[in-house]
Amino acid sequence: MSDKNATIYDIARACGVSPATVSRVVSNSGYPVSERTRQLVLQTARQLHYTPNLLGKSLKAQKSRDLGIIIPNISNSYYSLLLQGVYDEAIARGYNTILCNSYRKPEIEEKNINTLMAKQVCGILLVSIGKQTEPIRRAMEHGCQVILMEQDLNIDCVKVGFNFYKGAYMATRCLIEHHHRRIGFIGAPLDRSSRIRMVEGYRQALADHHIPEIPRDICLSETERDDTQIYEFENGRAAATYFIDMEDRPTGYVCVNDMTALGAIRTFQSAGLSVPQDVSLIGFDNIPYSEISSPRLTTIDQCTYDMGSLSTRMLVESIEEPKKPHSSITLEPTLVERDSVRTL
Amino acid sequence: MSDKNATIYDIARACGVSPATVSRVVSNSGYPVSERTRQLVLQTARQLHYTPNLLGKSLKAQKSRDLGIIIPNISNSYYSLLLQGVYDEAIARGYNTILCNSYRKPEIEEKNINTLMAKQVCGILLVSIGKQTEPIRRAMEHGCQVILMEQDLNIDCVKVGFNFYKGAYMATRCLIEHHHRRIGFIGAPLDRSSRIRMVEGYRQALADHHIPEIPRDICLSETERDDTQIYEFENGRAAATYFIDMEDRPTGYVCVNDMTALGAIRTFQSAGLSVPQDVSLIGFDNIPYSEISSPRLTTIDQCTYDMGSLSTRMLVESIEEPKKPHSSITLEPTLVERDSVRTL
DNA sequence: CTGTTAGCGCATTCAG
DNA sequence: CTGAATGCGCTAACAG
Repeated sequence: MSDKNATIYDIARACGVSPATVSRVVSNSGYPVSERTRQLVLQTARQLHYTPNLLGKSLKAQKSRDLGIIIPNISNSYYSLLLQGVYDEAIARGYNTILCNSYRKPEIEEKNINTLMAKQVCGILLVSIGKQTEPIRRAMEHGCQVILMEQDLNIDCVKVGFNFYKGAYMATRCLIEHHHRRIGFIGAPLDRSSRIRMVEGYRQALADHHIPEIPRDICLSETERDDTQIYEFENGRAAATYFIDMEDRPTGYVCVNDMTALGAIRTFQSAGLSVPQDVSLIGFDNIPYSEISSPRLTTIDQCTYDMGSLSTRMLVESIEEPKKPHSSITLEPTLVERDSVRTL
Repeated sequence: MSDKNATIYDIARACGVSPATVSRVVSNSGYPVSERTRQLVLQTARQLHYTPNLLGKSLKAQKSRDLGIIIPNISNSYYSLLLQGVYDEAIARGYNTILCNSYRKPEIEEKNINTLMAKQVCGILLVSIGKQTEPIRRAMEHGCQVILMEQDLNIDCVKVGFNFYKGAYMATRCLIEHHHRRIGFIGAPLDRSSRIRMVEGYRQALADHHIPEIPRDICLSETERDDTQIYEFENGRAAATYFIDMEDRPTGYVCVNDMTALGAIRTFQSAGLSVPQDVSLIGFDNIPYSEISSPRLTTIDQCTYDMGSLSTRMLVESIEEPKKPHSSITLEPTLVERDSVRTL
């Protein structure tokens, strides 16, 4: 067999027609070609196992059908669910996906953007962990559509956000409505807009219900080592240990995400405290695991998959209709009540 | 700013040199260029925010630095861990990754292969769910390196396998050594080599220890709906329900994967059976979650991440040294003893 | 050391 | 309806 891929020239030669004609047929251009030649070309193409070279095609067209997606880390199940949403929607609309992990490092995020630009992607979905807006701005100037997901940034582009403030507010209020009056917050470093907003929501809920805020009830892990689920779990463990040592500890806890909540729960349980009998916890994300843990986790749903598919739909639309103004959107949280919160 | 990306021609014009010179500098070709011009070109490139167009580059070179990876479904945490291994290793070696999900459909798997070929990837990592070898063969004929991961197929190419037979054997033997004499198997449809081998390993372990095989102790879920972790969990639930209804049920169970084991455990627990007091279970995969479940799951480690990175290393090596013969490898299982198996 | 040229595979003008 | 010619951005001969 041919060692190399067949090109339109090979087909043209085999059929005794011009490359132009072959191109018109195989690319489904709609350009008129006699039915006879069309069939001949199609058949020869099949015989030669012709696969169009997308590089040539994209180079000529000055654009590709590739979408880039930049996330912190794929092994985090939250992001893998987000990616699934992105991927499914992209495929459904005829686009391919090029994955980039930023590993939570702004330098790598910037490098990722450059790589994607070099590959001439027509759009980028970005969960940014930096504050840099320059690379994004440049990408947009070069005609690349960018959609910011999850994390907000001071730049004028389409954003698909999530109301973290309200989510944390709802979580806190949930505990309050179950008559908790001493509520802890188990969080992570406040290095991203989402987390800052969450603490604000927590505090506002407390204030609105005339519950005094106690600084030592907020426990933020100091460092973030890796991004696997296990580290978040460990953060939860550490926080629970902190609270277990506290004489008069809170009865309820709002956690920054589900894995952290699960780590805390397991640690409380190991210390002989029953959940939700002795302590109540509420998570954030609604990852698949939260439904199968024991107790099943009460949490805030972030419709992660939908966020991925919606972002992709919006990205594709803004690629295909660049002139039309495209507005941003903020997804709203839903409380998912399961078994980790008890009424006092 | 320029609406379009700057090219080497733009830089050449700005510097008053030829495009060839610019190319030689920016591509780090090692071709001699006077230090003066080199600096000038570099500086101008930076000013113009030059990003090389990889399409042109790859088209010219007749090859890219892209690797394709085809897996059933990214939202399965097993595959997302595998992908992380692949991705990390690829990046470390200067390759980009194009992700494809086959959604467990052979037709889509074939389409994925074609898409990757069209994008001129230089190698493909494939977790195949079909039996078709034709598309793979064609890819290889066109000079694309293919590495088969996890699932075996009747085709001559480099393979990175896992000893599923021995894994299941070890799992079964583990229960036997804990004095279990009635051992069930909780599985999935036998549509893939890995699963067939697992049942074989289970049966052989029984035979080797003179334990009679009881057909009704093998419970395979009939259909496979989706591939999210939750469905595997549900399969485990269904199997547990089946065994709970059985008068004289097995005391120990070998499960086809960890999520299935977790579903079964949860269901046994709901029925008032304690794990491992009343029933023992052993999983397969060693996904992160198996370490944090309660009880912590005894399981067979599949070194999933390493399988991803090793496969990628082998792929890159066979791309960079095509003449050298490259041999396949089979990874061996390790038993991870935790808390879900009790000695009778 | 530098420049000119050609061609990778494709789609698209413009002639016929 | 069909074909010849051009250029997308880049690199690799080949000349100078």
